[in-house]
Amino acid sequence: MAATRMLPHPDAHDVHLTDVLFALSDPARLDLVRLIAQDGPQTVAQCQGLEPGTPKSTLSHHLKTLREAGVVRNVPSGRQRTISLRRDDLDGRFPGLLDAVLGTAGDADLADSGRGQQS
Amino acid sequence: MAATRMLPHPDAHDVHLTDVLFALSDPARLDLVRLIAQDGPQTVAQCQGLEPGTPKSTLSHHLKTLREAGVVRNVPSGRQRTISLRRDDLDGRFPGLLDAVLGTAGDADLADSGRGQQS
DNA sequence: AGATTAGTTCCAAGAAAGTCGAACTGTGAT
DNA sequence: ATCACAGTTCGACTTTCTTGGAACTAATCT
Repeated sequence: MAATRMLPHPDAHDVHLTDVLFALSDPARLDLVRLIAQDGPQTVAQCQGLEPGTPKSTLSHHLKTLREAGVVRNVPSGRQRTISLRRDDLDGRFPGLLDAVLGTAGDADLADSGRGQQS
Repeated sequence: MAATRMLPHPDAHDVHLTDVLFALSDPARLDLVRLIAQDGPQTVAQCQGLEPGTPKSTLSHHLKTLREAGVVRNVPSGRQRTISLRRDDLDGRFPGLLDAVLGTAGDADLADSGRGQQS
């Protein structure tokens, strides 16, 4: 069984919006996507750098969620893996979505644009 | 105690991207948002029409999630309530996000744009 | 071959969400 | 006042997610 190597990825047209939104709705995963979007493909070890204390299994789980949702591609390269953003696929299927999500600075702030109106 | 009337809404600058994404990541809630975006403000009873069998409490729960995330506004009008999309607030905070999400037909398909390529 | 490294998978426990009936509250009509 | 109506809230149950340790697998290095 030489198989744990190549992980399954959903075909582009099988990527569901709700799954993508869910995958991106977790702060840790959103940060991962931001990292990959900015700095390009990363190894898992490099992803670790985002939140140093996180156990490997937890990180791997988040990457799995992103991969199964079709957000990220996970490809073996040497004895490590390269995590890359499936930007073309996502843009093709949900135009503008990724840009809108990534366009937001860090979620926390970017406020201060003035008004503090409420209902 | 005259209070269960006016429900709490997050202030525009207190709306978090991850909460919005999460709120939209559920098929039922996404359908609700699509309905309101297309047909304008709706009463809860009108929202019921989307999935007729759904109990009131379940629908109310979804509306609560959307409201607390800042996606929807829930305002009493007579003895019913008007559910409306907080489009301005969302566009202000996450430009392009709502359009990208709503731009997608029905999630299920809209594929067929050709290629069936995979990794 | 054996040891190291890079990650995934397995499993269990705790936390959070979804679902829905029943009770509750405010509003309008009789 | 009383009754019906439109929705929300409460409480219990079930399911799914998250988290992290331990075991596992594949690839490289010596």
